[in-house]
Amino acid sequence: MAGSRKEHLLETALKLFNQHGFHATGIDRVQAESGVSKTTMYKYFRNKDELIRAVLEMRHEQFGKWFTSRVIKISRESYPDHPYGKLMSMFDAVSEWIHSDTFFGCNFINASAEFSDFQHPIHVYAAQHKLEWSEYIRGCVSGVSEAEADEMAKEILLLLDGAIVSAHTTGLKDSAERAQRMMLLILQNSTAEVLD
Amino acid sequence: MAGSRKEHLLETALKLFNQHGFHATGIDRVQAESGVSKTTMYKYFRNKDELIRAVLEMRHEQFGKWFTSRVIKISRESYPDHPYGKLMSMFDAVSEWIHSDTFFGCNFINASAEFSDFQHPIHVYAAQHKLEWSEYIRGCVSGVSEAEADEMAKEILLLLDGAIVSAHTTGLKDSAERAQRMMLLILQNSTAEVLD
DNA sequence: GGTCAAGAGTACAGATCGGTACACTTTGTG
DNA sequence: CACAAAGTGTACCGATCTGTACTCTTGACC
Repeated sequence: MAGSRKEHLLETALKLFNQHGFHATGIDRVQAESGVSKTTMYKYFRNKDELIRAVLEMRHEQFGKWFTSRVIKISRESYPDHPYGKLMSMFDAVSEWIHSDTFFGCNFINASAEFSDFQHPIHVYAAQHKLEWSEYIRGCVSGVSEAEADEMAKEILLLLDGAIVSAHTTGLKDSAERAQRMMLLILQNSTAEVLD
Repeated sequence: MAGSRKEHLLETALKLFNQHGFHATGIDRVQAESGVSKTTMYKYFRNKDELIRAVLEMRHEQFGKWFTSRVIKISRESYPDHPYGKLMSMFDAVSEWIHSDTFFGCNFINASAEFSDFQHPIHVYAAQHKLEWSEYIRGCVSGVSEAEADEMAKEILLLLDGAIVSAHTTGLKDSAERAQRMMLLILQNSTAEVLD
């Protein structure tokens, strides 16, 4: 298969970028550990930045599918009649992620940390990723005005990001549960009706 | 002065690390922009990791002094009779920081993103930094049990970190105000009495 | 079986990396 | 003035970095 080779390369790169960061991971090491020859690598991606970009795009897709499907399943199983079931489930899913052995924080937060310049295309892409998640969250909120839904989505994203960062830097693995409790308190004080 | 040379070196290194990250900033560039000769640099710090560590230690001191003094002043000026004056002021101070032109996110979050390995001394130091801030916040909470105060401090730190990361990755500069509103809602639902 | 694209393997270029060696200069002090 | 500490300037080391060139091999398809 043609795709699987490329995918395997991207998977390997993602793993290495996660473990050692983007700058600290050399092209040679990606080549060596993926088994894909350097010639082929540079046929797929013109340079390292394009590889990083492609890795983030794959991660965006991959994480998106995993997360949204987990949210649906957890929502059905754990919060069948809960008014904020989907929103609650997001924190459960993040908690699962945090407790997994492949947790190295959020790739996009890490990327914007390494490519700190706001103008850098990779930083811009990371911002766009967060924007898309904000819109996804927004889609799980209803019964309030547009402006209110936007605001609530930003609040919940802030809680999720806070939980992820907290878990990554300090190693506190219960931060998703903490953020979940906070969200619940906030929702109970809003007039929102929320889809489950 | 002996100290000022070292300080100037550390300040220059901090600026470069902020703008371009730790790995992407070469020793040569720190040398060139600081004006301090390489020989002297390596007399102060045995290697790059020690330089990074020293930069973070300086930043810890520097930010700590700035932040705590801002909190005291803002608390007095803006929340003279507010029950949660100090806690409120923390978010105002972070907002000021976010709006400044020297905002590149939290150095310690960024450091733990680049030195992703939990065992790495720099990651450990970043975690310790967060722990100390958690204790500072805890010192601004009273009227609740020890366990409850610990939990509240962790919650507030999560909100602050979430605001900082959100502002850095997406460029949303109003995230501190958002986090502040969330904290207020949470405090109003707790039984805490808080020192101002 | 012949053809041709895709990939492997590798050598290498040019730059930069962290770090060292060493000779020279400045500066403070008795 | 003498002397020692501290700092400068620079050349250089070996390693590693991104990226390119070129040959050899494999395998699919006609």
